[in-house]
Amino acid sequence: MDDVKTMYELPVIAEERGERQDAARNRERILCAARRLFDERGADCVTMDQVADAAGVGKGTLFRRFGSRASLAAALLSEHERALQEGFIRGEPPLGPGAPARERLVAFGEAMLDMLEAHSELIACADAGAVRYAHPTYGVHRLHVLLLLREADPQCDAEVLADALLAALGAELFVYQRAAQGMSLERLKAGWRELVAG
Amino acid sequence: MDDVKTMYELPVIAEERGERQDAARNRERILCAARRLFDERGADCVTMDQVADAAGVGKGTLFRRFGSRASLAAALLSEHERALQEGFIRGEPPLGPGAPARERLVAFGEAMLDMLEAHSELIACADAGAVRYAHPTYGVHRLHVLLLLREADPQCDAEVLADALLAALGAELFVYQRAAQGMSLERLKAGWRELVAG
DNA sequence: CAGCTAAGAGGACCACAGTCCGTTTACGCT
DNA sequence: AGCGTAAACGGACTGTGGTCCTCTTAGCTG
Repeated sequence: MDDVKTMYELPVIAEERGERQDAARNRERILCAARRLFDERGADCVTMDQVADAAGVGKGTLFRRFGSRASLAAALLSEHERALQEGFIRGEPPLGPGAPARERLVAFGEAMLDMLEAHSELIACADAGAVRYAHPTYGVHRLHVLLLLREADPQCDAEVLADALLAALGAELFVYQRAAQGMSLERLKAGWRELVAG
Repeated sequence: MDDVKTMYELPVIAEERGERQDAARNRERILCAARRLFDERGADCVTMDQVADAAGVGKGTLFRRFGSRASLAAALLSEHERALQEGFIRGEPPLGPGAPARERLVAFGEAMLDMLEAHSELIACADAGAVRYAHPTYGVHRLHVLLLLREADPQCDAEVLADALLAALGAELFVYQRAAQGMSLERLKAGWRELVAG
């Protein structure tokens, strides 16, 4: 019987990628609690202590798992981010490969703006301040825009322009334009199209 | 004799613009100490407590005068900022009025980049996060770029484009491009020119 | 089943920005 | 000069992100 048990249970344990069960359970608890609290009260009305309490874990555990507030927010966004990357790497044109570079650039910006519309608070939280540029996500977006720019105009300084374009898609700017300036999502998309046209 | 004293001293007091002498003295002390510490150690290695101590005032006084760390940094920059504004409002072309809008836009960006080169740390501190968009300085820059864009191309959505262009001149991005990416100031200026050309 | 050990847990603790409030003081008025 | 008061002072205090260090426990080994 022990052998049977072992045979059935070992794989279950093994598939946990070397993460201990309590660790995996706590990670889930934390993500759950964080998602709920952020949804309920808005991202910047929730403290890390509250997340830890709601998840029923200590603060140390929370920070051991996620490192920082920004990383926690990034973890909550990772599904959406993965979908976006999937879309522009392997998806259908015009976002994915197959369309002309300009059009893909337009589609990329529109997809980013859609994501901002849905999760601006969380994204602002994940990208707060200079952290944005340190995050690998930024590198991926940057590389994508870079290659499209090179394709569209081999003469241009694609690196500098990529940073400039991505700056226009920053979460803090988006919130300012949407909330303080009252600009519509459609208007921002149109603005992006104008920007890419140049 | 009393009358004479009064006659000589009143004007001196009056020219203080209603600010009490101790308040004025402490403002100077704080600005001095802050400038010195920021120069010596770099802006983000200096705490507000240290500034208060070095200035020989209490923390309460420091915050009563300047409201926040960002505002203190802004106060230290106000001379340079005033000079920049003077330059593009009343100065010589191509920065000031007289030159074609595109050229003024190029000159404005280059002036901003020069200022960033000289004070990026302090500017990053003053503009940290979403604060930038709340600051009246942003409004001034935005309006300037807005009017130039309208002049250069009356068809475009100048408001959205102004925000997009200014985003490319953000301090955090500048630091990333200069330090992490190792881009030269000249290269960034050339990038700005390309951006404005479109 | 007992024991070992590294990974994990958790809460006391720290640093720092920003606030509050009781005390002091500049300065106008008489 | 003496007084009254609004302004200014200063430091104790708070809230929060993040760290440290000790105790616990999952899960391997014999």
